[in-house]
Formats: sequence, structure tokens, C-alpha cells
Amino acid sequence: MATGRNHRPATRSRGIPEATVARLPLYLRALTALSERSVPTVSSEELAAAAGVNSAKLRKDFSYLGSYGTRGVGYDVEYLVYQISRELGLTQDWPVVIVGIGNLGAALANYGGFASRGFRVASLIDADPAMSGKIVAGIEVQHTDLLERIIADNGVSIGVIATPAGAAQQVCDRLVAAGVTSILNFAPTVLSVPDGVDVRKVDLSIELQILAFHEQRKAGELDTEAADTAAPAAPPAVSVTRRAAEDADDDTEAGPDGDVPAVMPA
Amino acid sequence: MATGRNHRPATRSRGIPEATVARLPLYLRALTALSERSVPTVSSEELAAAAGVNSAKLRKDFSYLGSYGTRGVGYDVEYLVYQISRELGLTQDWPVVIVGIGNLGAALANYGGFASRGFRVASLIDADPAMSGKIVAGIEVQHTDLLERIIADNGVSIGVIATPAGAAQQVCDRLVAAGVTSILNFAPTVLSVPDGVDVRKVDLSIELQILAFHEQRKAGELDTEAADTAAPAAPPAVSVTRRAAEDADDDTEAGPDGDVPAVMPA
DNA sequence: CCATCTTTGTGCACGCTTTCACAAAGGCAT
DNA sequence: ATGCCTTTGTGAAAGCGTGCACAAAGATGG
Repeated sequence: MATGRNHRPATRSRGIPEATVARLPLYLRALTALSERSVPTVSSEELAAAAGVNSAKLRKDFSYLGSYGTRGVGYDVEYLVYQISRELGLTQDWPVVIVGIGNLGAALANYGGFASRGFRVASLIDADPAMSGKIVAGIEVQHTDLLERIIADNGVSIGVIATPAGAAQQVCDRLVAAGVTSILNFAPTVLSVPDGVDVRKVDLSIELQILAFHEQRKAGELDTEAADTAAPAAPPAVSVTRRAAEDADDDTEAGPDGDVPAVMPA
Repeated sequence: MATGRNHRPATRSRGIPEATVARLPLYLRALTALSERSVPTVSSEELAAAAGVNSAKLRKDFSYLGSYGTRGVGYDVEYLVYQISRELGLTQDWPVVIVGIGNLGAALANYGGFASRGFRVASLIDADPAMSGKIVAGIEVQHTDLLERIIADNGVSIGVIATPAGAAQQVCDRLVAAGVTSILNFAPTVLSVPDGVDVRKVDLSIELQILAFHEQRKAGELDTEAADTAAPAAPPAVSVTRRAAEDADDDTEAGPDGDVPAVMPA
């Protein structure tokens, strides 16, 4: 899951648990693939394997949506695609704006998975005047000054933030003030938003750090923690190393946080 | 969280719960920011606010690492930075390869948050011969043929997959065979890996779909589900719409899944 | 029409996570 | 020293999520 605010206080959004909602897109993807191969029905076992989950979990997930399966047969692929799409709100068009057209923003703009699921990139917005007018993914980049107008004119309710960390909160505030109520945040910052606004956070480096933790464990299963008991009270020495390592990348851009989701194109 | 395999069967990796591990990078980021402002100590309340979590949760998380706080005062920022870094394995150097240098791969290569946390991009790898030799983020792109040698020569244990979905499993298999034991997957596919290999998945479109779900709920709180009872049995009509929408983006590249994490550079 | 076989839908138990609430611990002023 | 005030560290409880295991439901063949 994207590490982010618990936008819903563990409340079920309508009887559908949050954990289930997070898996629906997974099922939808597997089902779409089956649909393309013209597979008419699928059992919970098969679909679970394709989605990489437990079959009991999958059945329970579907039970929250209603009983769409046929015992002894399985689920109707097309019908399930429809039901899940409807449940997720993908049967309607969602105009989206992407703010911060660096490498990551450009990658997002080009991302095929958006358009195929009802997400339409309504506008690309960047604060750099040099970016204005450039064509990215077939769309003209517009300046931040126009943000409010773009949101209003297109009825945008979902915004994607791919700016440096230092600009994220400010952009977020403007998006929210302009009417955006859902934000996907790629900037490595905790955004504060008023109630009623959902934020999901995707942090590329956090995922790697979690992998590193497990990797370290795997490697350390042989030597029984040598450095663990050593160096018990030497914080300053290490913090110097750390700071040095950070200076190395701060030459790119030095926001208040010193961290940037993706550097701007050269 | 990146929706991915539960690589550890809910087992605590050494007394440290998985949920806690996932939050450590969050704390680390907040602490690093404090460290840069030369703040000597911080209370659980303050740090929790900065990291966007509950203070009791934070204290419990830290209690798994040991008792590094001082009652009545708080936590020593530098010392905590050191302890968390060590726990996450960030005090050592992690060579990483990125496979698939499209927009997303390039964005990852340029991502400052990696280098600053001990992750060193050892190599960029792409299957497209036209990419070979190009310089991205100051690193020369190498051809997939060299994958095994690169992994071995650099002692890489962490691989990042940013290829189209169709190539992901194949790339994954080669990475694993070459010795990689941790994979960060951006391709929209379920990867199957042998035991002992960790996979974390980041899926950009899934996050948007989850937002859309909540967005729909917010919008639908007024009109009490009109379309819910309507159209109870019309699956074919919708599946046509769906298929049409997907053809729209398949002109880019048509893998077995029809979905691509980020299109290749033009 | 009945028996059999497959597969769904779900009650239940277990374990992880979160949160509360408070005693213990340490600093600080007097 | 003593007492007060702040903040940690942690039992205990409640809330979720997961997975087992099985009864109910439907298809299928004779």
C-alpha cells in the first residue's frame, strides 16, 4: 500500500473493507486479461492464482460486493469486470491533473494504465516557465498560474503531485482550494489536508528501504549480529557520514526537505 | 503499501512487526529533516505529527528497536537517525540495477532519494538496442544481454523492474537466477518468484483506482445510489465499452497484458 | 428425478495492529 | 533533597484482516 494518511479511520466505506478495495484493482486487471482471451467464466481458485492472493480471501472480497458467482461453476468474467468497474467508479470519466512535469511527471503522463481505466489527463502543470508550452505525452504543459482555472474548467477532482518536496504542500493547498478532493502524492512529504480530502502517498525510496531491511536480515542470518552490540554509543560519527551522503544529491535541488521525487529534466 | 505478495507470512522479522518496518522510513525522513535543522531532541508527539502518525504508535514502534528515549525529554534526533538507519540496513551500500529505461526507469534513475539512502544505481539495463550506450542520469544504458554479468560483477541483490508487463516475468526470472533476492516491481503483473526472494509492487494505476473509489463515494453521498439498482444484468454492453477504451492505449505497445508501466521514449 | 461432483459463500478462530490509559522514569526548580 | 511536571514505555483491550473448513447451492450425468 502506498504509505499515506489513513484517510478513512479504518471505517468501512459502505460495508466494503479498505483492504478489499485495495485488492479490487488487482482482480480487475486479472479479469480484464481473461476477458481479452475470451474466457467466459473463472473459478475463485484460478482467479486468485492470477491475482496472487488466497482464494478464500478473494471469495470473501467478492461477497462484500454481492453474490455474483455460481456455485459449481465460478464467476462470469464479463459480469464481474462490470461490477468491479462500477464499484470502483471506473465506468465514469475522471479528469486528472498532474502537477510537476519532471521525469516522473512525464512518466505518469505517458502511463498507459491511466487512460485505459477512465482516467483522462486533463492537464499537465509545471511551475517552470521554460516548461510551459512544451508537449509531453501529446499534451501541452501549462503554467502553475493557470492551476485554479484548469481545475474549475475541467471539473477535476483528482490531482497528482509529482513536484519536489518543497513545493508539494503549497501545490496541495492550491489544488484543494480549487476543488480537488483526492490527491496522489509522489513527493516525499506528509501533506496536511482538511477533512474530506483523501491523500494517497507513493514513495519510491520507502519501498526500497523496506526491501533493504529484509535483504539485510537475509544476509545477516549467518553472522549472528556482529555490529549490533558494537558501537553502542557513537551517534555523532555516523550522523556525519549520513550528512555527507546527502550533500551528494543535494546539488540537484535543495528544497526545505532536501529530497526530490524526480529531478527536473536537464 | 505497495500491493504485492506477502513475502513474509505475517512473521515478525526479528520481533519487529512488518507494519513497523514500513513506517521506519517515514520516521527516518522526518528525523533527517530535524537533523538538518540541528534540532537536538524531539518528543514522540512532535515527531508523530511530522510523520503523520499517532504518537502512541510511534512510541510502540520505537520500543521494538529498544528504548532510545529519555522520559520527560524525548528522543535524541541524531542517535535515532543512526539507530533506524542501522536497523533498515542503510548504513551499508546497496548496489541496485534498474531494468527497463523508459520514462519511468529514467525517472527512477534520476531519483535523488535513492543515492541519499545508500542505494547506488549500479547499472541501467534495457532490451532495446537503440537505448544501449545512451547516457541516462549520468550512467550508460547497457543491453539486457549483459544482465547476468552485471549482477555478478557488482554483487547486486536488489533489482528494480520498470519494463512493460509482458517482459516483467522474464526479466524477473533472469534477475533471480543471477542472484537478485529483492525485487521492486513497477510492471503491472503478478511476479512469481521462488521462496527467499522478496517482491514489492508499486502500481501507479491501482492507487488512482482506490482514490476513484473514495471519490465516487463522496460524490454519491447525495443521490442515494441511483445506478445501483438499475442495469442489474447487462454485462455485454459494458464489456464492449471497456474493450474499446483499452484499444485506445494499446496502439502504444501490446504486451500479453496490454498494459505498460510507462511507454518507451519516443 | 436422483446422486454426485464442483465451487461458492461464510461462520469461526487466530494473530496482527492500533489505540487507550497509566505507571514508571527522569529532568528541573526550589 | 524533595516535589512537580513532562514524556516515555507498555500492559490490556478492541478492531481488523486472514485463512480454514464446511455446509449450502447449483450443474451435470444417468
